[in-house]
Amino acid sequence: MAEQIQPLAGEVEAAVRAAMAEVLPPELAAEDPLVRRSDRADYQANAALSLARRLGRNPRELAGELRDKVSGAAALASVEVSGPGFLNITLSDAALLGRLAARAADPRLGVPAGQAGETAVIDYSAPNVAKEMHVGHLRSTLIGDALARVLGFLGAKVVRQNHVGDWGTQFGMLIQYLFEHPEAAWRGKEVGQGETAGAVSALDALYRTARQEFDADPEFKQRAQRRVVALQAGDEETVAAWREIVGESETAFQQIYERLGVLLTLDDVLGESFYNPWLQEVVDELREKGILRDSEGAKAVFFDDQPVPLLVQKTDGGFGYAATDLATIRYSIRELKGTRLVYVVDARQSQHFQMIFETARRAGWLTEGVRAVHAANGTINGPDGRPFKTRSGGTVRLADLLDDALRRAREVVAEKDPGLGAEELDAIAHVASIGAVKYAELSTSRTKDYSFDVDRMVSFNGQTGVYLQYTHTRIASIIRKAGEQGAETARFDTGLALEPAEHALALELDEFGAALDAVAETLEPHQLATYLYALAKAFTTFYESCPVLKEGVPAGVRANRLALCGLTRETLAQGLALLGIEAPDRM
RNA sequence: GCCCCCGUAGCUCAGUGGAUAGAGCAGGUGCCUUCUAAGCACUUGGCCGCAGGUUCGAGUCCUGCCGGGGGCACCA
Repeated sequence: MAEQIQPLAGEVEAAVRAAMAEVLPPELAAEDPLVRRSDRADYQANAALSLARRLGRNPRELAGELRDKVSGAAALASVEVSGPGFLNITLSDAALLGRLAARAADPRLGVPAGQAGETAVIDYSAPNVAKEMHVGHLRSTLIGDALARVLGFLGAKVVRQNHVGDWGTQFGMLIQYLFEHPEAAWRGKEVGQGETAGAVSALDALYRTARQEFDADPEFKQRAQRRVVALQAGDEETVAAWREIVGESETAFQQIYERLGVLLTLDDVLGESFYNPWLQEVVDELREKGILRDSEGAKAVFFDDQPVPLLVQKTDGGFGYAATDLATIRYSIRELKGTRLVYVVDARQSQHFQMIFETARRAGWLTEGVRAVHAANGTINGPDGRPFKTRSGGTVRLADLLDDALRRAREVVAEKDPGLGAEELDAIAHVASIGAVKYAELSTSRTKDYSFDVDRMVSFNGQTGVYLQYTHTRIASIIRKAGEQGAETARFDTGLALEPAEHALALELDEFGAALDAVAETLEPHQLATYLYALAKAFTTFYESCPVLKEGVPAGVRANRLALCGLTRETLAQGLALLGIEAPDRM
């Protein structure tokens, strides 16, 4: 049903390949034609330059021969030799329009399901129980979510994993403190929950108080350590308290996820405690396979290229996060049948993951058919270039950032459109503020460190989420008005000659699938963010120079322009949706 | 000391080995009785950290150096 529509770039490439097969000796005919977007034409093919060199021929002459063969291709309007031997290729309007008509008729916009057959296990967000989510959690959460959406759209089976930090010695401390201070208010129903998840706030504060006592009072420290043992032994009262704390935290995380419009649900939580029952088994399996070595009383895996071993079991017999991560990767492969494991985790963990992956390979879990990738994301820095801290030395709460963005958005919306009712104003401000935060996060490269600036993040001008949303509303407005005025039905007409702005927009529309493929390949959502901005720019240029509903536009041209509007709107909305950003009809 | 990442316009960032390195912000000049001005047009601003090398061609690949960040045994 869903038609597989090849982008015209593919057809250009095929045409050049065909020409190469005719012109070149067999051993060079299969080389990459090097087709790229160009600012001098729609595409340029650069192969002649390197090939001529290898043949000892003149590049322009070879390019000329290729041009003669390529020129016959139906989709091409012109092919010219330029500069030292580039082939400048321009698509015909008819071919573009035909392609767009096919895309418009397909609910998937003609994007092939290139990831069909893959099972992608995506590990992202991973907040810590009893602590607040802060801006540092934005990257993993939003990047992971965008990857989940894109890979899913491309046909992969996606398993989201939220590896929540819900286990460890700190819980002994916290639970013991709560038992000794039953008067401390921390539950959501006790402290009241506003937009900012009050319960976790209270828990976070409590955690710090408990930590202080832990550090200051050796007797409390002992009692806390006994409490850890009780928790691990499954003591009923202790486990009940732990469950309650975890539950309160997860509710708070869920509130943030819902506010952000992130796909994660409670079903996606596979926290550290989930893997607890298998840790011993994992260690036993590694030992049986001869991968573990005793080292200073601990059980460790050693590597030639790493200065330190991976500590799988501690001297005291306890398990650290290495054991948990090994249990996780084993589970993802054996039980979830993952073919692509994506860990969207801070870059500072990269050595750790190298060791985890290598250990998993030695254990025979990670085989040829499975790709494990640490999709490392850079650290969020402050204006001073160092890891971000507030003036008081703390981190910025995620909830506060979202409140801040929402407040600013309300001001802007109220100013732009004073006539709005309170409800609509709130709705638009919400969508704009979340869009701004998400686009700011997703429009830069995942790997690099990232400089945090609230003002820039919630900016509504320039290359921002709001610009894309605004473009969408402008299109929606045209289409709405077209309906009201009883204008022509949108229809692509392959017989029309396009204005430059129309041609450029059409070319951009045809590249949507390529942008998604790039995201799937590089695991970099900013490839899509950048594409969408280019698309919106192309539309705005069209909007400025090609009237749709105004007087004097011939009916056929109007129908064709309406079709361009329609496909742009759908592509923009779909692309934004894959970044987790809503596309409103009015703002 | 070893290892990883990063140095591109005043700031924040794009830039699959291809032509004259691009955006946004900030600065300057204009454009709203005309499909939403959250916009558009024009404009100022670059030894792509430095030095070698590979290549017909290097911001992009390799080596060295300089600068910044990070990681290096029982926290995660």
